[in-house]
Amino acid sequence: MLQHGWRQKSTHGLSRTVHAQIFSRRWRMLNLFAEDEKPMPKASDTGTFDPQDSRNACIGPALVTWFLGHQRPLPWRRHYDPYAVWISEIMLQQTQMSKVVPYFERWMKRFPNVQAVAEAPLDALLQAWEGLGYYRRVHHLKAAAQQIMAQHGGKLPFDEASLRRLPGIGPYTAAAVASLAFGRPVVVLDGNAQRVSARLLDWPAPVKEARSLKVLRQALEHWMPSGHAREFNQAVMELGALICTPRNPRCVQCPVCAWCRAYAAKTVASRPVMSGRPLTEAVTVAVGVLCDNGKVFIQKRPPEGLMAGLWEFPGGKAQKGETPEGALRRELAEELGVTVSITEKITEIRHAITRFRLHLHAFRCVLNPPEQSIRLRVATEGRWVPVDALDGYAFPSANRRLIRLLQSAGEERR
DNA sequence: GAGTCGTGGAA
DNA sequence: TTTCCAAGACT
Repeated sequence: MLQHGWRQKSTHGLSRTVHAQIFSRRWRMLNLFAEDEKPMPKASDTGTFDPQDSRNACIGPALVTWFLGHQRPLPWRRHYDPYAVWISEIMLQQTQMSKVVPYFERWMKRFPNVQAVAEAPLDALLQAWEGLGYYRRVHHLKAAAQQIMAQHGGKLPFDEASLRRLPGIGPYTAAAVASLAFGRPVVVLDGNAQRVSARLLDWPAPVKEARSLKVLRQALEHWMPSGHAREFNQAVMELGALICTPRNPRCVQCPVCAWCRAYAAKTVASRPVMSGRPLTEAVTVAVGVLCDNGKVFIQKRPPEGLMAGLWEFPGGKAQKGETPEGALRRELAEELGVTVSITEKITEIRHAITRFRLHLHAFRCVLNPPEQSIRLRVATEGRWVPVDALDGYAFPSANRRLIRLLQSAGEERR
């Protein structure tokens, strides 16, 4: 149960003396800096961050205090082991907490350290990742692990710049690992931090613009109590995930709503200002379950691009005016160099991926004539596999749904 | 700066 | 049913 931590406690978790030191020092620094600049305009007029605003003093300590009392118990929050923090942050990229936790537990059991990732076959890593999406993260993870073994003696580097050089670690993840695992005084600026800070400032411009990000970062840096980067950064993100949500934020439970400009201006619902999203597109796809002697044919996708390195059933998009059956025949001729007979419509599956809404038509089919050799055109590898053995390969989510159907149909037959 | 790259829960 | 979008990185 979430509560009003800051209202119930008469003092913060940090002492008032510490607060006074923190903020007097920060203000002095900002004042010194400001002497060379033009006078700071009022934030409400121009949409700039005003470090002199009295509301700033309370925000950081209130967030940290709230986090210490309301944080969710997560596996990597026990010891903040750098390897565990790294893995969790990669998994959490564009992926919700509830989905990540079970994957994280399984991953840590199977790959307990950097060396295990560096030495594992890519297929094993992809299988552990199946269903999480953004599979390029796995390729980067393995490359980064090998780099850490070679250049850092198997230990994560502790400074932002070194972390940033590792594949798959960008500005956010470098700051997250540096602050959460190593206590470095850097702010994270993920989607949560952008939303929370944009609301606290009632920021009127699109948050993704470079100009906005610069100001939001400046505000967060000002709010962060020195020596508490780990707690502050997680507090901002935890608040964004639990309270300051994109839709229907729970302002009555928010520990900083007293100092929130959007709340005061009743503009919370229209903050942050988001730029337009790309339009979605409907696509019809034909998928072939090519059967021969109790086995089915699967192929491995190229190491770059969509679903890189995952296995799949052959098939592809239907062109305009083309039936799913026609598309399947054409695709199998193009991808495998064979002609087939379609023996059965298995199912239809609707599935969304990136900006496409897929309508998959799955067919059972056989080679006709039977004696043909498959020549792969796009895939890097092809195999004939018993349906029950498909669990040993990493498939995209829609393919996996089809496999479950095949397996349950096979069981009924027995 | 704008596209690409997954998935599924929530409204 | 459709739309939104989550602890981003890379090109």
